[in-house]
Amino acid sequence: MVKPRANIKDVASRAGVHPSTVSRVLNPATRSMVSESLAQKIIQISGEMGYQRNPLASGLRTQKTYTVGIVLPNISNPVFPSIVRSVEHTLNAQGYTAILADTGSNRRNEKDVVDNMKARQVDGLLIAAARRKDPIVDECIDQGIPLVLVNRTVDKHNVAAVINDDELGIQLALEHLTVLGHKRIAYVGGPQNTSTGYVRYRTFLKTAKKLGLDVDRDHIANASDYTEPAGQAALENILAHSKNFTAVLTANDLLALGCYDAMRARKLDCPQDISVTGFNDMPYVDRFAPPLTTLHIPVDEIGVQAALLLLERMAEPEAPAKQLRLEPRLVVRGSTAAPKGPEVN
Amino acid sequence: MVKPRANIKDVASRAGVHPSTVSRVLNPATRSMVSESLAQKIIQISGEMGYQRNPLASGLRTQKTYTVGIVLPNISNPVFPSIVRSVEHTLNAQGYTAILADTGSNRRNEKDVVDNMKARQVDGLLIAAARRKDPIVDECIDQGIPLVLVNRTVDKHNVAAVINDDELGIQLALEHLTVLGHKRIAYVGGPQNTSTGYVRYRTFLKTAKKLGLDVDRDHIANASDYTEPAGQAALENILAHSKNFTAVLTANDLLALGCYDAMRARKLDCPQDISVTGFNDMPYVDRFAPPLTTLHIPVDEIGVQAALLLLERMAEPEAPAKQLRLEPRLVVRGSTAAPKGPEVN
DNA sequence: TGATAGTGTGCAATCGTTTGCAGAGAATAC
DNA sequence: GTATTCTCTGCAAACGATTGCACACTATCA
Repeated sequence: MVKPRANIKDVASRAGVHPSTVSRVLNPATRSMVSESLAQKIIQISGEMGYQRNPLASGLRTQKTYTVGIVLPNISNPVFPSIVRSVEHTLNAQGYTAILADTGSNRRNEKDVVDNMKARQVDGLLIAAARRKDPIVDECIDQGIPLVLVNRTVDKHNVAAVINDDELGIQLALEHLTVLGHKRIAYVGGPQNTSTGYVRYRTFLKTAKKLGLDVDRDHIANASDYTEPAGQAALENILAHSKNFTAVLTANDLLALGCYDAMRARKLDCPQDISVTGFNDMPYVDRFAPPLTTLHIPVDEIGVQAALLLLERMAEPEAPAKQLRLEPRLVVRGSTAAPKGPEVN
Repeated sequence: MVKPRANIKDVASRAGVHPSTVSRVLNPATRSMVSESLAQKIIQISGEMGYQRNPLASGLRTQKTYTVGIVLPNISNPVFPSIVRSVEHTLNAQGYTAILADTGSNRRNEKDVVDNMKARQVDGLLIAAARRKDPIVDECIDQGIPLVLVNRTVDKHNVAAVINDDELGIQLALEHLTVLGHKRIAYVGGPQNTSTGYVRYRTFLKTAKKLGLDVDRDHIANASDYTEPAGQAALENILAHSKNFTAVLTANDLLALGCYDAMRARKLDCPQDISVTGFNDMPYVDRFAPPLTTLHIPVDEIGVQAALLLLERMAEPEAPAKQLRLEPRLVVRGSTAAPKGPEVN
């Protein structure tokens, strides 16, 4: 019933050497300190005994745990699993193990979760749940914990992050709609305390202006959260005031789905009555009724790059923080079409 | 740049006591050994200093890390995130932290991942990637590591698990189709080395027989994997031999989606030409074209129960292994309809 | 008053590794 | 042949917590 794993002392005594010698052999950095023949012998024996270093003991001594924390706002948002997977694989390949926490977008929880990870002496942190002003992020930076933000960033500019080019994305979507002939376009945005929510909203306003569209404040609603119910509520809000628009641009696929729901409730057809665009191209939106026109983001790439960036920062914590901004790509599907009515032909 | 977290010695010296006393106060089990007044003082001071126990040191000494490993075959399968979330929340509430690994259904990888978790001395393991004969599971049991299987189980019966009542699910689906009037029903199953794939397949055969359907071997294909491409390939395989069926029952939503694809490629309409049923009711299948008729499984409940069961096993590793079998519920949506053609009216 | 039991705290070893330092021995230089 | 340098390995002290044991002190009883 017991399971006494072989430890370094066992290997040492079997090899007739001191544990420190075994330690040196098994550690690439100190490997050269011991004679080749002895090293071979020790490696042989340690292999036979199935020795594996005890990460707890090792971490206690070296302050390096080969563990990183991944903090997600909500793992049920379908963009995250793919990101998590590529992060995890990339880190694994370098010997790191991931601790996962889903905060449920709850601030208190988030603090606890990060504190726990710190207590466990993670070597680095990957946060996908950042707010524009985020005391937790600040604290990590103060304490010098290697940190990479994913998907969302903070207002401060000196934080490493892998994000999307949100401006480009919104521009592409808006141009697409105007090219189709839409003139009166509504906007359903995300929470303004997130960088994505904020930037996408600002960019919508700016680009609409540049394209000469007149933006009606009644046609704009920022949802409190990136969820379907919040998206539905936002569009219902808009529809309650006015139906004088032919398309709605949303800041996120889940919000777009919420718009589908709001429209269905009012028996409005998409795209016949109103075109809808999303953001993220999360899995399966191509199968929806109608298939969602949206901005594709390279989730695997995001994960890999974020992991690599974190590895970089863990290696050189003092290096200046890089930000990677990946380009989204417009994917046109069935949820957008030319507006019907007088202005069409 | 350094971040010297207060340790137990710091607290002790500030309180003018020995570290062991602090340890006893902070440990519920030994709390009563020290006088109430002193205990209060120590708690006060430790709070002021923001002391947090170092889990590495503590774990090294006690062999308890308050860490559990979660092993997934593929986190991109949309049923898993919800399960992971509820597992994580439930364990968190009891002070446990989850380390996550996605094996990509790769056996070699799986072994490494589990070995790594063992080396990190997880207190328990939650495996959603089990095969019917699984040496890794066997090994864990031999070594006495508390273990709970999720979703899939192994052929051996003495392993703790939280699974679905697969038999009931398949029966419900098949009855639904026959009630609609289908007589010739195809089956697209999952990998036979998984308990779900095997049981669902056997149950399909058994139930079809009981219902008096004649089962044509040409109308049955078990996919190599629970993925859309595998499902598509399976149905294409069947269609290549015969089109003489009006419905296809699948062992999994992703396989069902693959069937949608195969049908689209052949310009067959669902449900007009062929009805399709899935299994899992993963997120968003209600939004597909057509919305998928499938078996709903209580993912949150599965996660919570699995976590609780694991907590139980960690508390009493020697107790007999319980198996929980949760009931799926048929959700009828747009992918099933009465068969058209002569037998209808 | 003295033996006895009970209560609360400190001591020191331990968990498994790592690493600065010391020293044995071999190799090189003079 | 001795001094000097190198190369290799061992020693022992950490890392931060836990815990069996010992012991000082107080309370109880005869």
